[in-house]
Amino acid sequence: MLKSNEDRASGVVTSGRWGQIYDDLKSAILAHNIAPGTKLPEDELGEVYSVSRTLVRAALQALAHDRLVQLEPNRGAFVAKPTKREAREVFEARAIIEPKVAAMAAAIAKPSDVKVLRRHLDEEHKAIHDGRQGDAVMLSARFHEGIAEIAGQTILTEIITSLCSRSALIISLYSRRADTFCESHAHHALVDAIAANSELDASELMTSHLVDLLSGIDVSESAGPQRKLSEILRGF
Amino acid sequence: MLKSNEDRASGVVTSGRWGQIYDDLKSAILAHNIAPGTKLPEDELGEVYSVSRTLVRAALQALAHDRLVQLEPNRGAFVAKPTKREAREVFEARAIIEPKVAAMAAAIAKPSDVKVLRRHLDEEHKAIHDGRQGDAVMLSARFHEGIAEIAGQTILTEIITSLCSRSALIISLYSRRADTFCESHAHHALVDAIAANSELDASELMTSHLVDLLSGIDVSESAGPQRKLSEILRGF
DNA sequence: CCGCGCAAGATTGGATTCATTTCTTCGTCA
DNA sequence: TGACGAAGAAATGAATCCAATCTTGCGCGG
Repeated sequence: MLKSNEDRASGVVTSGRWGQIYDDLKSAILAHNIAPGTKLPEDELGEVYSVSRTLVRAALQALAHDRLVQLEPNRGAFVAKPTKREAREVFEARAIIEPKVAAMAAAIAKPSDVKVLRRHLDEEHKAIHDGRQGDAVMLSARFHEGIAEIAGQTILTEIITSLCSRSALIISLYSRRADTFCESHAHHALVDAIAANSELDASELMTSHLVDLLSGIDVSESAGPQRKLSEILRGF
Repeated sequence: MLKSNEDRASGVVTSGRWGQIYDDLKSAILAHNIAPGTKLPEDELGEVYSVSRTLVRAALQALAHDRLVQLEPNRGAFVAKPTKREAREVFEARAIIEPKVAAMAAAIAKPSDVKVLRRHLDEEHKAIHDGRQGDAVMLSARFHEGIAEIAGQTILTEIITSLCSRSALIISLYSRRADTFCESHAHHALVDAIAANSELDASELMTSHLVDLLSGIDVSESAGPQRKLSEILRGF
């Protein structure tokens, strides 16, 4: 299992030791080891990690803030099930933000930065080759984060990290193609553009890459999963 | 005091009744009623709101995730003091995101949407006229949120809301001009562009508006406030 | 007089306990 | 037989309690 690096990126997890539970749950969710909609009972998690519900609740609250779990009052925590609208909006947001960030990164990327990216790419390729889809999704996300880091934008990095996390959930829910994450040649082209310091290419490649990702998602507006049954069955 | 509308925007505060504490503290921080760096002791807040520290801790954790308070292990919670780098990055992020969102809003704005914006503007103007600076800052933020809402982008709205919150903190720390928030004519021009459905104007006006805001902030890299005293005084 | 060390107080971190709500199951009645 | 309802079980919401850490102030020694 890949270790999460969220604590480094977010900086929020500074206090207490619920950060471990947070990271662990997050990894499990992003790697698709826990299906969306799954209930996350506090007792059970406390048992698993040998801690009281207090820490579990803290971790769940943090995950809820990341929109990776949904807290329902008096009912508990569930792995989030993004609606199709949310799915579309996540990628629209990324399409607005990431091309600009990629351009910034391309503008100031040093050879050492490019090296780091290529190392990411290798790991990603290996994960795909080994059939570890969960790791592949997470590494893909980390690749996008890496670009934002090169751009020197910690805040935008956090935003992109969050959007990538939600993207992982979305892919696990709505992916049509099994290879939604296998488009590593797009990543390769991006690295080349960044290495060549060509802002325009980086921007456009990122845009088309995101469009391509979205095209692998079924976002047709078929009777949102969020509609209550009582609403749907009103006509009977 | 203006009532916060964060619960509506975020949707995270669905469970428990710590949302009230969260909203209240957030309003106080954004309205500059609590200075950055102020310690927020759990006991004291629990006393104020007549709840146990449990709920206070939950609220503080949520605020920490918003980067409005900083949690230091075994030391407690403090109102966040954004560094100048953070300040710059917040506005750089806004400069990347908001012009595009403004263009989207302009593309699809209906007259009713424009009406809502103008009502916002009136309130903002009144607050400025009455000298209620805190309310003015919050209303200014809500104006920006309103544009994102018109664009129909809930996720980008959340992101912008968060960035505006942090901007409020930044302004209270680094504002040079007392009128950093008084540039309501910029908001007026933006509304006009949106009303005219001219995407380009909206985008450019938003960009220049943000540049103007940033110009009112002192972001010179003078010995960052984050440098440890031991580091600064090493030479003695 | 100043600096160092130690102890008491205060504050946070986390677990436990109690209260409230919801879910499940079983029984009754139509 | 199926539906309604109540009682018990289980899970969450919140307060309280205990442990660990930090801060503060006093005393001691240099």
